[in-house]
Amino acid sequence: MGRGKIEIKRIENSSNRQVTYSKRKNGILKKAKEISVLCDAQVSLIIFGVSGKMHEYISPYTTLIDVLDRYQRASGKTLWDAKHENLSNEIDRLKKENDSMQIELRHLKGEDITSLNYKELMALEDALENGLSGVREKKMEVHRMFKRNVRGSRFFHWKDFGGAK
Amino acid sequence: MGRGKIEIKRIENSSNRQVTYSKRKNGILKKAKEISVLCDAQVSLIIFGVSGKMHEYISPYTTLIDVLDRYQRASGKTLWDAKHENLSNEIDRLKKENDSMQIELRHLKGEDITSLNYKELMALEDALENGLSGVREKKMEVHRMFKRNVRGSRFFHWKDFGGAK
DNA sequence: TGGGCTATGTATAAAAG
DNA sequence: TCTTTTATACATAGCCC
Repeated sequence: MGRGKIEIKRIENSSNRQVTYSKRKNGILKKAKEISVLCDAQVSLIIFGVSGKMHEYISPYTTLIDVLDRYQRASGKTLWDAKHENLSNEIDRLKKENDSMQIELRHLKGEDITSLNYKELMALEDALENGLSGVREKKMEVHRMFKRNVRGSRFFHWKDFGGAK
Repeated sequence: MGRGKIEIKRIENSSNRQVTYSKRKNGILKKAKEISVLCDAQVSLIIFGVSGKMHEYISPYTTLIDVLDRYQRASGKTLWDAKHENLSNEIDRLKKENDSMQIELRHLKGEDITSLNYKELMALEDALENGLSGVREKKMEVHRMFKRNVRGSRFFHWKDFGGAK
């Protein structure tokens, strides 16, 4: 429609795409309102543009939840349970990740190392020595900076040293 | 449109309403497809007619659940019940816990310590020294055990030393 | 209920501001 | 980039089958 016919495939020019999106979004929202008023239809329309901004229309006197409940009954698909399962899986994954980090942290702090064998202890020792040398190096660097920058210099800030003032 | 303009209010004649519903339903479904193809939009359209029959359109490469997830994030409204909200909260909590452990682990390994101040570096050094002394003590203990228990003793197992055999 | 058929109103692509 | 304009394509109300 309009000045020229276009074929229905992705609009490559992104500013054209944006303009078309904006216009058609308004158009389809209007159509959604019209059909629900004219024909007593229950409509739920949710649109995300490429920018991520959302637009929605839900028929009057109803809610998205109502529509989704009907959707589940009409389609036989379960939205809640599927969602529930996804969340549970995510939680399991996070908990496992958490546990292993927890253990690693404890080991690095010298806790709960009774069950470790000699090889593992050596690897742990290496990791700690590495960390320690990194930290000491950084400490010395900060210390050198402290000495170079007397208090009052505009490059000196107590907060860099953890001081209160 | 068509042979005469109509105003946007409920069509009282039920057979006209039904015909108009059927036509406009097809129209809006087509529009939904078009905008998602033309503009890369993510669209979810669910329609119930008076008869109760459902029609839907979801953009390709996505699912209603994905759209609803985005809807919740974008609108701040929660669709799933309290149970799901609890699960979501749990996920948030675990993610935060995860993040802070991640950071702590990195620090203990001497990574990402540029932003730490002197006080924090000292605390880190202490923690590392503690861990190291714990690990070394344990190592020596294992070593003493190794010397006491010659190979072949029924109390000796190579696995305790990380050996392959 | 569903599919043609137009005449007509709308939506909108492209251009212009 | 956004709005406005305009010519054109599209959607559809009313009608018939």
